[in-house]
Amino acid sequence: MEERAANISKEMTLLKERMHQHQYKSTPQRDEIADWVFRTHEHFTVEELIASFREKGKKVSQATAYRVIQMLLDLKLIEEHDFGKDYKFYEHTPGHDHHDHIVCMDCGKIIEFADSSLETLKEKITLKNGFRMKKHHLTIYAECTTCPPEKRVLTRRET
Amino acid sequence: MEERAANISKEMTLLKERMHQHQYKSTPQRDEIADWVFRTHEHFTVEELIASFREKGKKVSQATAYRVIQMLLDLKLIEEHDFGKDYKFYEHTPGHDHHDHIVCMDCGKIIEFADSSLETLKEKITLKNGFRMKKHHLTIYAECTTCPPEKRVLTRRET
DNA sequence: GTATGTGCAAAACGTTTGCAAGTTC
DNA sequence: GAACTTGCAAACGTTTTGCACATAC
Repeated sequence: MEERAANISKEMTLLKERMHQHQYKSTPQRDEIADWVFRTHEHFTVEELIASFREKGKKVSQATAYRVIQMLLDLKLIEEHDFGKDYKFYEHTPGHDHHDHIVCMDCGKIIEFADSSLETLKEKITLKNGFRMKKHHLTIYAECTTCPPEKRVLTRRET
Repeated sequence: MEERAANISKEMTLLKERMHQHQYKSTPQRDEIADWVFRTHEHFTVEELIASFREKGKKVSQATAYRVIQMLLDLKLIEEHDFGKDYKFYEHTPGHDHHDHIVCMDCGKIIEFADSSLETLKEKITLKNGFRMKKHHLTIYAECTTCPPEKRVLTRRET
């Protein structure tokens, strides 16, 4: 929607680098899907990705969509989330540090937060239990006290 | 396996009360599945539940197993977890306070922990963001520093 | 006796895969 | 041109459902 060409370029450059490192060939489908992913500042599902292309009149086969998502996961350019729905949510990682999520049980709104004391505590607890932490997902299911004055159902970040 | 009749009775009594409150009829299938669930002190899948009955020579149809699990969720006697596998894990709640999980990425071991400062912090963060917390799942994916000297793959609690 | 629960087999769901044709390097 | 990627349709594994029969209250 908005003009953010410079920013996208940086992410696309990163994509190219990592694809090359991991010996993935460059194809129009991969580029277009990755570009959409980097431009999308909400948590999205593969179904939404496919629908978005269909609306624009572009064709992406389901198989390719899922395969490119797998590639982006492998390249650590996106993260996968399970918010208790029957499908998975994804979000791109370049330019975004670790954060956790609050999911509104009424309107489905997803908000992100980062808290350093929380991260310290997670690390401490993991070590105390004899583990080395690799990744961690905290999801808080809640009700927004102001729900539903706003219609935005997927809200990711302010940018 | 062990004798814990007194304990089970208490949980089965709770089951009967809640089934009555919610107008669920009492059936042998429901009782037997609930009994198994209360006796199972690991995180289990529906597939494991069915297999366990099959091994004992008892028959539980898949449809009934899934339906009873839905009932137990409705009665808030079990909790559902997604640990990144393609099937869901369940655990019974009576007698167990809220806790979070550490999943070993090497051996699959699942351990539980409870930390009051963590709970306080979650609550504080949720409020600060304008939400009322309903439920919350923190899962830490890690490697056990002592993995794998022990063979236990599913370890839930010490009882 | 009526509403509800069960079991079977079939459907549904999101996701993955085999394969022939097309593309990249 | 050898290896990889695509698209289709079919397969997948888990979970749900339609329906006829059985059971609970």
